[in-house]
Amino acid sequence: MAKELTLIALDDLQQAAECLKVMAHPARLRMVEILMQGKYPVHEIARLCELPDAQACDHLRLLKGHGLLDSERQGRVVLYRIANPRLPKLLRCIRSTCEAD
Amino acid sequence: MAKELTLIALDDLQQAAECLKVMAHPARLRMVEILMQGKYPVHEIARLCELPDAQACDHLRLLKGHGLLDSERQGRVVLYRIANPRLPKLLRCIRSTCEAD
DNA sequence: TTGACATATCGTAACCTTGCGATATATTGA
DNA sequence: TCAATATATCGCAAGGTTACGATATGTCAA
Repeated sequence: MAKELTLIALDDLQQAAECLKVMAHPARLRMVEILMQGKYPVHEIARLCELPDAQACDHLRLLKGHGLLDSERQGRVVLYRIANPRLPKLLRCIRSTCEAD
Repeated sequence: MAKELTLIALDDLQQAAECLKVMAHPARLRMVEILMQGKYPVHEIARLCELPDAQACDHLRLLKGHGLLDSERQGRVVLYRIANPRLPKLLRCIRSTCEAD
């Protein structure tokens, strides 16, 4: 059983694992879910996630830092939105996989 | 902007996050990738992942413990296989999402 | 300019994960 | 039974992640 397989490059796997680690938090999944419905300001996201604003900020920063979200200031508020268009599909895929555990 | 959204139950999000955390490791992604091609014994998986057998064992145990993999002993070796049929699709989805970062 | 609101950043302690080495268990054939 | 092979389990130290509270920065309207 020494046949060799064609495997994904380790770099790609590391990148994928990094991306998953960023998603692997209930609050952050919730944020992605919320932002699938449109742009929202931090305090609104925090409220929907039932988190203190500062914590929501931290999570949003992490997601943005990995290119999953983006943000734009509009006056006093900062609106976050999904930056990677494939994210919604991934979230749906995650749901259908994990629910069937 | 106080309209309410229909959100996924927190329990489901926690379960999904847990599942993602388990997948969020390059070696474990590699293992899923390998097992998408069939059943393999621990030492072979370890070799393909370039890991010591004991570490491969640990990772496999984690994946199995979360219902993602399953195993059967055949004589001296233990063959691991994918237990959740949706896993391959998830891995492909992850790849296409994360590559486009 | 000041106060109020919105967001961002940071330090810290508690907790979790990882890699590693040591050891234990299981199976087979000599 | 004994040695060899295969797998599993465990303890530990190092490093990473989290929630939390404190504080800083940015924006606007009075």
